[in-house]
Amino acid sequence: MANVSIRDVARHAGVSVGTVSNVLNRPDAVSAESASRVQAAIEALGYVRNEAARTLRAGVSATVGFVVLDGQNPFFYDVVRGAEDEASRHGIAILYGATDGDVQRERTYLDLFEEQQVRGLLVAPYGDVNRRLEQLRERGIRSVLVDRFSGENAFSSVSVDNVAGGRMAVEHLVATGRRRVAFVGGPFEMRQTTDRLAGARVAVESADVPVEIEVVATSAMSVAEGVAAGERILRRPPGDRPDALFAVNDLVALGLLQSLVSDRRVMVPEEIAIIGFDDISFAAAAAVPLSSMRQPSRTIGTTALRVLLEEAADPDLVPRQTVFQPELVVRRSTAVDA
Amino acid sequence: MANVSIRDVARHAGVSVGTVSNVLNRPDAVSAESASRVQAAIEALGYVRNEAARTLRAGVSATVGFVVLDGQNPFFYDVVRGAEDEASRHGIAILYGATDGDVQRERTYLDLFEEQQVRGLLVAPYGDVNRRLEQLRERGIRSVLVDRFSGENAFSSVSVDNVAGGRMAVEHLVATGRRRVAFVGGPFEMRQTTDRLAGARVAVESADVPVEIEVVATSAMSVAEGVAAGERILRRPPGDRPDALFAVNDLVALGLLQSLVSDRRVMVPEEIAIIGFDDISFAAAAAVPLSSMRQPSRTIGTTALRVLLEEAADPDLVPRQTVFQPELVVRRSTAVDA
DNA sequence: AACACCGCTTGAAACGTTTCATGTCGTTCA
DNA sequence: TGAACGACATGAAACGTTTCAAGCGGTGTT
Repeated sequence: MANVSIRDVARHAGVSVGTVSNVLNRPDAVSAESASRVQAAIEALGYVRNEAARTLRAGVSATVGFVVLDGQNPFFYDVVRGAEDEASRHGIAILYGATDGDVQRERTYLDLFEEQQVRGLLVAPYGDVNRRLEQLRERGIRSVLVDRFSGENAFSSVSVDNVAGGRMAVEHLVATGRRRVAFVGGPFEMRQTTDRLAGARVAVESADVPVEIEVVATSAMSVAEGVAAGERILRRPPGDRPDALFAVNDLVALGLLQSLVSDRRVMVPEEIAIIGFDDISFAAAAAVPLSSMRQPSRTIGTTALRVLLEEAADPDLVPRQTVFQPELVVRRSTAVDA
Repeated sequence: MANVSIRDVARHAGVSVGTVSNVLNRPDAVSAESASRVQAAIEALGYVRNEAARTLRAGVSATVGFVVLDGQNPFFYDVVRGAEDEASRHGIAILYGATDGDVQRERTYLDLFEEQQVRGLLVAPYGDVNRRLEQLRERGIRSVLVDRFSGENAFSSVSVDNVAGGRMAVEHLVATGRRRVAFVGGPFEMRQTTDRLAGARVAVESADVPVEIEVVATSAMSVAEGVAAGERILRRPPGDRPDALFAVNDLVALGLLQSLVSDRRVMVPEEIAIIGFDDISFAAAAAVPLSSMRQPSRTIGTTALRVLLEEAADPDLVPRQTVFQPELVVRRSTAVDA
């Protein structure tokens, strides 16, 4: 229960509090003699820095808030993990909040984090939080959007080129002989959905051969929705089914896969090929290992945090959009000869 | 950039700072008249409480640290989510740190969280952190162990009865006709592993029929290790293989499943049944839906947080161990007639 | 010899909150 | 009428840190 302050350390070392603070924060402004005495005192007393006082004085804390839309998607765990890596390199802790699409919850977290004087926010948004984020910026709290391109250049963002990803996915399907593609995903309010579909359409239109594309809409990006979509497709007569499915993300793709292969109703990839998006670790672990468009998830996290810290340090920096290219990972679910 | 303080609010409302503070913290000690004037001023100025100052004054912050061992396991996301639910009910934010088995990292987070004056710690530990946690308790920071029973009654803990879970899993396998069971898991330094195996042994010994049990050790609880273990089993001649696998958790089980069913080498469950532990959402979504021992993961999270807050509020409370019972969830991977 | 400068130390002020002893009314009761 | 009390309001003190103007020797320059 011993709460040791900088003052106690100073007394024990026979120096002033200013000197102790300098040892901690600007070691070169202090003599070696003082430094070692202070260090010894710190050891002896078990001094631990009080971040609250430091924050109060500085007006900003050593924390960053991370508001995650979809706490069920392993993709975001990797992003968070990447952010953590970079954060701990700077002695910064992460305040974590999963909203699972609950707009009220999203607001609650933003309020909470503002009170905590966070240095900035990483936001993988669901609802339209732009207004609130703008308000926060006026009050000195910067935000970086994660996994969502910020069109209006209002905020920095770190994301992947979803249009290119959609194009590459469908190009791959076409190159492996598929001619009837279905895009499975939703909701269409989400930019990820529309961008990936737009890319798919580009691939279809620029193909050398005639390719059909249809849309099978889901109301969420979840395994359950994938299963439901799969059942709907299976209800159609075999001749009327697509020969390839491009899912908006891996959760949906895994759901599709499960419904197609269960009871051996459809051979994957022989009859229907499936490709997903994100390349979460479970994609490789599926019964039929899943082809996917890999996002550099961890890098997205580290980059987002780095951008955020840079902007927090220099408020004059203009927002910048960082866009990574996705990478095609081919596995059994789209194997050409299987 | 307007940083509005309680003082500004007081001036604007024509009252003292003490009154403003009272409006915020003990509304009944203040006249309706003052209260409404203060509320109006808060609205007008856009006042946001400064948690740092509050923390400095109180000596403890409105945050709780959550140190998670295995950031790859979806099980923990649910636990975290449960903790979040309870936390936001109390206006508390969660500082999140995934260590992925890195002991150094575990230490770093504990240091960071101590500096943040967290109200307490939820710890799903890997290394032997007991000493450090004891030190923290002496300094007034309580910890609650999550997913790990604290034998020595040194700390409170919230976990599941792993022995019972192991027993129930193997009883189920025996009841569905299996006679050669392999326990697949590790490392054996982890209590989860040894407890679940111990339960499995109990089931074997108390069975009415002769049942064999063997151990296939893995070096981690990951999908990759599950795949590797599966390959090892497949290398044995068919007559020398177990007819049922009890995996230490679902990640390992999914790995086993993948290696067994890929290329149609083994029929699951006809030739070999598989059961996992945790019942993560991907268990149901596997190609052969996976039977599993369900943990009440979200409840574990909310309970752990509640226990932690109670202990933080009353330092005299003695540690208590909360143990939930796991629940058998039967799916195709152990179906009796398939 | 006078001066400027450098390296280092010092201690007070300030950050925004909560708490608490003190004060000021107005009401009730004897 | 005076005393006692209750309901609020007040403002200073304290929490632990960082910063910064000021000070102090000692060294180098002119």
